[in-house]
Amino acid sequence: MPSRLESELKQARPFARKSEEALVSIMRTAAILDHVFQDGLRAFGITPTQYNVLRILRGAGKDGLCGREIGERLVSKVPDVSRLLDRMEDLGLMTRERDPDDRRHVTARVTPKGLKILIDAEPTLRTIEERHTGTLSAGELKDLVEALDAVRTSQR
Amino acid sequence: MPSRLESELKQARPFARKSEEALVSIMRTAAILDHVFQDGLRAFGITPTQYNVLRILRGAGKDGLCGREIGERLVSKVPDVSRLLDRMEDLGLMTRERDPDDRRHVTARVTPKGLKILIDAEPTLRTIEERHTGTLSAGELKDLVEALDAVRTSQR
DNA sequence: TGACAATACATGTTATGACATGTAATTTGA
DNA sequence: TCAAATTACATGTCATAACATGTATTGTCA
Repeated sequence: MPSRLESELKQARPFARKSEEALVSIMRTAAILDHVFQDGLRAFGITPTQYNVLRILRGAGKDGLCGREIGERLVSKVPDVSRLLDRMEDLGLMTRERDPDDRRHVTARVTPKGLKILIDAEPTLRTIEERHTGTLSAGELKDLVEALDAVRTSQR
Repeated sequence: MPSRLESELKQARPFARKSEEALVSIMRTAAILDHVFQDGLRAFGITPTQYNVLRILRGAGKDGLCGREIGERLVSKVPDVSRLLDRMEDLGLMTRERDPDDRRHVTARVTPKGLKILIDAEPTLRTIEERHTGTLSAGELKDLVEALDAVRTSQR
C-alpha cells in the first residue's frame, strides 16, 4: 500500500528509503504550512517573513535590533534584510534609526501598528496551530521536535 | 535551559507551547534542507524544483506528463508551471509536444540530458540524505513520517 | 597612526514567484 | 448543434528572492 505522502504526490514509484521519504515529508509539510500561514496572515496585510520579523522585534523590546541580528534570527533566512525592512518601514510596521555610537548599525524597532498586528493575528495563528498539531500527544510532539533537531544537525 | 531551536534562533523568550515549537521547527528544518539541496544541485546547474520535475518526468516514463499533472506532483507547488518548463526546455532537460488528440495538452518528457543529471546527482543527494538522517533509527524515522502526516492532515 | 581588513548596510541586476488575465481547445447541455 | 462553461496553458505585470558588488564606518595591528 502506498504511503500517505506517496498518494499525495501521486508517485509512480515508492520511496527507496524511509530516510528519503522523511526528508521529502519535511519539505512538503513545511510548504503546506507556509501556504496556510500565508493565507491566514493575508487578512492582516503581512507575509510570514514579515510576521517573523515583527515577533523578533517584539522580543527585542525597545532596544531594538540591527539588521544583521534580525537576519540571524529569521526562521527562513533571506539574503536581503535591507529591502525587507524597507518595505516594512513603508508599511509603518517598524522604524529605523542609525546608531550614533556605531554609524554602521541601523537599529530597527517595532511600532505600535506592528504590535497591534501581532496581537490581532494571534487567534488566527493559534487556530492554525491547533488544527495542525491537535491530534499529536505531548510525547509525540516532543519526539517530533527532537527528530527535527537531529535532522538539522548534520554529521561529520 | 533553552531548547535547541530556541538557541539556534537566539530567541529572547521560550516557545509558549510545544506545538508552536514543532511548527517552527518543521519550517526551519525545511529551510535548511532546501539550502543544502540547492548547494548540492548547483554543481549540476539545476534548482531543487527543477530536480523535482526531472524525477516526476522520469517516473512518468516515455508517456510523459502534461503540465497540470506535473504541478500536482510537485513537493512545493508553483503557480507557474509554464515558465518553469520553458526554462527547463531551454536548458535541454525536457521536451514538449502538443498532444494531437487534445491540443490543449502539452506532453512533457525528460531528455537523456535530464536523465543524466538525475544519475550524476544521485551520490551527492544520497550523501546529504545520510548526513541528515544518519542518527535516526528506523523506528524514529517511521514516527517522524507519521507525525508529519498528521500535521499535514488538518482537523475539522 | 595609518594602511588594511572587517563589519553593516545599501544598491544594481537578473531570475523567479505570485496573481490576475488572456487564449485556444474541448466538453456540456439546452 | 451551438452557445456557454470548463480545461490547459500562456502571458503581462509587479513583487520578492538571489547573487554580486559597492560604500561608509569601525576595528586591528605593524
